[in-house]
Amino acid sequence: MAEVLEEIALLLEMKDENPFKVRAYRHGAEIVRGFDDSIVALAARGELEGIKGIGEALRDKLHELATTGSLKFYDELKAEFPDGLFGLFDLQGLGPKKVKVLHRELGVGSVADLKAACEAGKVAGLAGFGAKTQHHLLEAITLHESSAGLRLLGDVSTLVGKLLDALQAHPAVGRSAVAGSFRRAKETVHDLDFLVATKAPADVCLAFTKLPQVHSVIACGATKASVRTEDGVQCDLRAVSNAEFPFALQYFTGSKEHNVALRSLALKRGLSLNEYGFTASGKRSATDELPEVHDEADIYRALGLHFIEPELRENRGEIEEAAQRPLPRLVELAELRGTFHNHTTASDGVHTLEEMAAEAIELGLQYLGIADHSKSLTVANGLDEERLAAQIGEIRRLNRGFEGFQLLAGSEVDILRDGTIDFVDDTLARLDYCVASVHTAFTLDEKTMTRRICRAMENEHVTMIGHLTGRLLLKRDGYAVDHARIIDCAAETRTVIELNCNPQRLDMDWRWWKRARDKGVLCSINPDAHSTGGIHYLGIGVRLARKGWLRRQDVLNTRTFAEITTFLGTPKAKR
DNA sequence: GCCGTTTTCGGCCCGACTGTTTTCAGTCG
Repeated sequence: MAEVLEEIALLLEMKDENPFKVRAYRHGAEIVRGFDDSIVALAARGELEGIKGIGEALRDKLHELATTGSLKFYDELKAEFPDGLFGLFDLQGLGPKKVKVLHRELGVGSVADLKAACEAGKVAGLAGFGAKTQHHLLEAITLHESSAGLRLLGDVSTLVGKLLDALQAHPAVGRSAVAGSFRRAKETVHDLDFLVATKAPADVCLAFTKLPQVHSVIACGATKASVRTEDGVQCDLRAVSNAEFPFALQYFTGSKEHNVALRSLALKRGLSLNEYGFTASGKRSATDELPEVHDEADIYRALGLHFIEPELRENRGEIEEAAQRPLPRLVELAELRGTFHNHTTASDGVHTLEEMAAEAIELGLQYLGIADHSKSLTVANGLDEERLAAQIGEIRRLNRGFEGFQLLAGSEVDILRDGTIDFVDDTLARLDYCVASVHTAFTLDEKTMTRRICRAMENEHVTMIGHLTGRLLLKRDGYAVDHARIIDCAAETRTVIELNCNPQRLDMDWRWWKRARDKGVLCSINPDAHSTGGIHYLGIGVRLARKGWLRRQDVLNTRTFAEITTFLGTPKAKR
């Protein structure tokens, strides 16, 4: 439904419709996208009344879409343009106005058409276009073809560190920071936004474009520069004054939706907010004193809000809540006392029990749960009952040699197609805990898959559910799961849900944690480490847990070893 | 197309960079 609204906005824009009407559709798309409840069901039942930004026209269209699966208005609009047109909007430098000209003058209706037109030199001759534009479009097409675009949050951290260090090392730079979706801990990022406070903005921008990691320069001006790195990541730099820095940091951290909401809140207080500061607007006279701002918290305070952590800035209710009361204190990495779900050489890991334990101790953890694959996952060298018994014995033996640290004997067991576990209860009972995951039959329909996982949660020995959807970000979608139903079932059965910290997974998705938390479901932040290095994924996991509004008390592995022992020793129903 | 304790009509967030232009439109974030 969000996509349809988004495409309507684009098509209306191409038809030179009232820009505010276009914005209304685009805004509607954002609202639909922001829902975690089943907005389709709401729309079908005609219960969209009272949602700000969805008026009569959008309500009717969403209702039609939800009940019939199609929308006459959209179909008729779409029929006026070629099918491949939307692909053109993915190209950097192309918006609706230029697409319209390309379509009208050259009959361009797809990326392939545009490529041919550029190569034939036809684009450069169009009014408003030129040789440079044509060249840039060809480059954008090449980039588009190599599908460079989104990156995993975990894949860009090193680059972020290096570029920040380089910026900070510039003699004219005072404060520096990374902003954007990286700072908000989005699971994937489109580009990286850097910010510096400096008295020599143009110099810093120029220096930024000369860094060794830079492959090509997209733009370089007096206050901002934009480059692409060797590995294809777009990095933007903004240079501001020290006084402007908090405003710029807030502004460029986003999200766009959060900022739009914040700015309209500012307007209600007679303040106009932009990336440089507050200015008086409306009834407030220019001589009225403006709020004093030294850091981001001052900006929120001036708007009558408690501070909002960057991870929460998605306009998903944080602003309304911050207007009422302080937001929850979010969990921090230093609060983790241990973790579950780690592999060793016994199954498909690359380090031994001893090596994994040593790394966990080095990280200051009190306990490390070992959960190698179980017998049905033969491709991963899963352990059968005999090898599992041997591993449990080995763990007990090693534990006698540790001080202030213990290994926990677990298993990542398979949830079979029918929802049963691939070990019998007697075997499971010998373990300290178990993580149950789906590794087979990914294509079951949503209802069957949900029932399968719920059945596994009903097992007394299943402590937690591993990587709920099995998704691999930017590679494959997860299997179909009814999250709301799973969360309800987890609450009823007192089953923990894992937040798998592998940068490719980050599963369960952050958008569902607040709901789980409110239903009393505990989260376990698990690295799913297949090596000692993998344990460090805990850091990214904590960031996603924060994004999901989780507090220390919502996360099982913030508990001490003694507390965990009690927890695991208590029957599930009483946990 | 949406919204409203200034308003049911008349507003709607805003600045920087580029390229193609001789003063600005288009795109992006």
